[in-house]
Amino acid sequence: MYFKIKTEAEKALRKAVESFDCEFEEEIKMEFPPNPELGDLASTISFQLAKLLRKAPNLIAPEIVENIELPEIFERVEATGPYVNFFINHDIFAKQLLDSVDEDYGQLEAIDEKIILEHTSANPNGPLHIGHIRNSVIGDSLRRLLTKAGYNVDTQYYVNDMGRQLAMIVYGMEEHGLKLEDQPSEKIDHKVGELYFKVNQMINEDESLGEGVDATIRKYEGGPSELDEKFEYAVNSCLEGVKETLKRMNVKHDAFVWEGQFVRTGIVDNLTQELIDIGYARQGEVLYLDLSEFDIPKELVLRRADGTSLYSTRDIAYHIYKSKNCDIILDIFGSDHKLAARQVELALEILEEIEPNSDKMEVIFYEFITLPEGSMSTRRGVFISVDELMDEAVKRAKEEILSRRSDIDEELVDEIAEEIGIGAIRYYIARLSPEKHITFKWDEALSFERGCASIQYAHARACKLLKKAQEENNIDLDNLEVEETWSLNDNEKELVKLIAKFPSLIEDSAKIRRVHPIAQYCQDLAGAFNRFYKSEQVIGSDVENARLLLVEKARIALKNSLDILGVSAPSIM
RNA sequence: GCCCUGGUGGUGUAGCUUGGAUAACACGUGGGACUGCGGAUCCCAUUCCCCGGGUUCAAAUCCCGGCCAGGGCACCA
Repeated sequence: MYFKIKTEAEKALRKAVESFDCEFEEEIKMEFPPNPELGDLASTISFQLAKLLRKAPNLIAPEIVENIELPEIFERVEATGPYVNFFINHDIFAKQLLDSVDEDYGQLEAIDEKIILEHTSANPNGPLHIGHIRNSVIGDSLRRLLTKAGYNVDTQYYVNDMGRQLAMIVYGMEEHGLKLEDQPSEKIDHKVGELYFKVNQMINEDESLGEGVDATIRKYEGGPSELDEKFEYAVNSCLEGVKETLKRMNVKHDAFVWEGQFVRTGIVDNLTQELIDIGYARQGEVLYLDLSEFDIPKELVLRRADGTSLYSTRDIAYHIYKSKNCDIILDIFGSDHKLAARQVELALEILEEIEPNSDKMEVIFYEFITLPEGSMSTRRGVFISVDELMDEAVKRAKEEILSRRSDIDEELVDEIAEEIGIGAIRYYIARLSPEKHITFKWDEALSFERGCASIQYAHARACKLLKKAQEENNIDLDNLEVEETWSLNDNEKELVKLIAKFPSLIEDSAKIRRVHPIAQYCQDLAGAFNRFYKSEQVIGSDVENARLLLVEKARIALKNSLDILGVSAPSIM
């Protein structure tokens, strides 16, 4: 609805400006006024015109107002200083809004662009920890946001099945008799992590063992051998656990892409050869890529001295593959990957897979989540796993529910606790912009006070009210006529405006590839709903239909915005 | 050392791309409301743009120089 209002205001402004003697071609700037007394939509067009007309902005604004033909959706337009403020005719606006919101609200028109979104891609050498989960939450929320914005999104998890870390695990199993089933944890990915930790300890104590790992890598890359199924077994075991964790977090991937295929199919060799042919790859002690002309003084090693492949080279191959299959490559990486990502992008340019300086490859970098005592490490066995985090979150949520209600049965309590616990985690991460460093603290991450739970609560309240109207008063929500007498009060206006904002919020957030504005929106919307709910009687009021519809549409907006964050909206809690 | 991020009330953040009205949200703290549709509610108070220059009619926002914190600069991923 805001799209429409904005366009109408812009059109009217442009027409008004036509009567002035100047050529005004720029995009008209619009913004939201700081408070309702200054209207619902404002334009700073006077500032833009000031230079052209050689006139003070606060003199231009009244002239525009005088010349403007006001569209019906506005009640009036005023000049306040240099600003041109539009006031919505809320009675008309609200009715149009209530008509336009359906279950699909917020879904924008399809855009003919395919995005391959890579996220999580954690090494399969142990369970996901709370550092990885920031990647998943950002990635999965973005998947939901971009889909809602009309893009065709394909999400992929890049599986590092060929790295040194995996080789260490296989080496430990093959040469030192370590077995997954001997590890103490219950869950399979945790067992993998424990085994990996042990191999690390062994190598720390006796560095000569590293030679065995090298041999394992050489053999695995050398061609089909009995090692293949060992690697597959290790990777699949870990992935099995990781997938369980992701599922519980409401994170969905369309595909798991194994890096090994890029080596086996010869793509890595081909691209390496091509880089040599073009002249960017040089042979020193090892084969490396010279990127100094791009202001990267550090050479990128393409192959180990023993001929085996490296992560960076395989990643270039993967990105070539992605590039061939989509319009936009979108990666979610930790900020420690900044240099590597830039190198991959340059390699793609050199290989003419993407245009120089194109924006086909986009990377969202996020800063780390650290523990108060320092950074996490699978290798050192220092981390908080996502499984632990979820268990604790759900446990706390359950206690919270039990302390408030004794009237619902255990099974339902567990179900709701799950929704609240997982929601709290996702919300805690999604609400922050990615470049913000987080020091993890249990109480902050799992706070139910005014966090995600209060948003879910607003939704549950709406559901309860609607249910009551339907069951006790036999009201059919689908056939309600808004009363002619309905004239909106401030709480209603605020709620209507927020609901109306949703589609343009999706468009804007999708454009900047950020999900945290959605989190803020959820909170604002819940707040507006709670204020409305507190001050206005719905059932039994003389504008009952209008208000019931408003509750229903607020409920949808709340549910759909939470959905973008991967947070479920319980109807009872 | 070089490069990349961040620095906004007591705390955690949004706003910075594209400069514009009284800097937004939540927590905390202190007061208060409500016997109605669920109190995980609502209202009021409280307190902020790291420092120094510059550009501009106008700077949290742009530019330069500092300071502090995190990350990167592997034949790891």
